[in-house]
Amino acid sequence: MFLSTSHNKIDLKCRVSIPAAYRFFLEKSDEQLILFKSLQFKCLEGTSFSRMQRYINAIDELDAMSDEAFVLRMMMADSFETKFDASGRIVIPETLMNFAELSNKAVFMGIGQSFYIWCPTEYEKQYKKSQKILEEKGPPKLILNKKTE
Amino acid sequence: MFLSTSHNKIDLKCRVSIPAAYRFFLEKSDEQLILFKSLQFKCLEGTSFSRMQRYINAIDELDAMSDEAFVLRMMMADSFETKFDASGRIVIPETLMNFAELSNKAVFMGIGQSFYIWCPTEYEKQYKKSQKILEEKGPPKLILNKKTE
DNA sequence: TTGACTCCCATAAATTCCCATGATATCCCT
DNA sequence: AGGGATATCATGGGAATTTATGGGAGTCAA
Repeated sequence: MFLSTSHNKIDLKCRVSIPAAYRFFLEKSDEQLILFKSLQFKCLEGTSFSRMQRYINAIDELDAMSDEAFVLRMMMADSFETKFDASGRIVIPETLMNFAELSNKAVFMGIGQSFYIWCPTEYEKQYKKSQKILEEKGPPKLILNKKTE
Repeated sequence: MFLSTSHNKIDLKCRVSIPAAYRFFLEKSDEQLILFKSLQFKCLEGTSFSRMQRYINAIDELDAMSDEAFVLRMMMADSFETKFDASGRIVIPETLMNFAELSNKAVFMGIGQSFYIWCPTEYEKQYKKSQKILEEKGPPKLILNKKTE
């Protein structure tokens, strides 16, 4: 699982250390790391290769001309297979740096099956937003034992 | 898998470098690269030989006299088996250059099981279109229902 | 012999690999 | 529990390799 948050530095070669805990999770399950543009936020998302594979397979099952297939194909085009160097860093591709407006700091935010990479200001913004929603609406009702149809 | 996007140059001999990541994927699985005219867009599509084989088999499943079978057979006729030179380039056949209106730049766009080759202007157009769909309709339901099996 | 295509070599830029360091956390022994 | 030794993590920088690309020599066919 990808959990917890950490603030790491991006150097001039666009390298960042992947938090050790995330790395262990990937290495243990012998998975490649895929980075892509989030479809919902101005941030990057990281996940395992096999999880990404599910979306790839889904493309074949959709009508090739549908809007959904269109968006999914674009998502693949904006995805990168990355691998760590000996000290656990990856290089963030330039297009992804630009998309998430990253420069020299990255906030890693684990959300279970995947994690986000934010630029610090955007992260702050989203964090505050979530706090505000929590205050106004109270904690969300969770159904933990949902049956998987 | 074919992922990520890259902009490569086409030289006077119609040679282009296949992005290294694509090459590795093909070499690792010991596959030939097949190039053909996209049935949906004004671009070329590249895929592995074994995936092309699946298209061929699909034809047999169709009514041999149907329009669909007819179109698919035509597609086969416009398909080329290509191989890289020592530095990872292929030569794009003239008919394919013309079809996709390629001249001196090619945009490689990985979409999972295959990849597209666009001329830059057409690529821009398609990319913007996908952004627009995403804005208007939001992410595909598939993405939102992240089942955590 | 001319044109088209393939193979081979050259190179600049980008990328990856490798080693070094400081900071922090962990262990271990008394 | 103290405190030093040891591992681990995040980070920096330079060397070595790879990638993308250009150009030329050799080859084959008409």
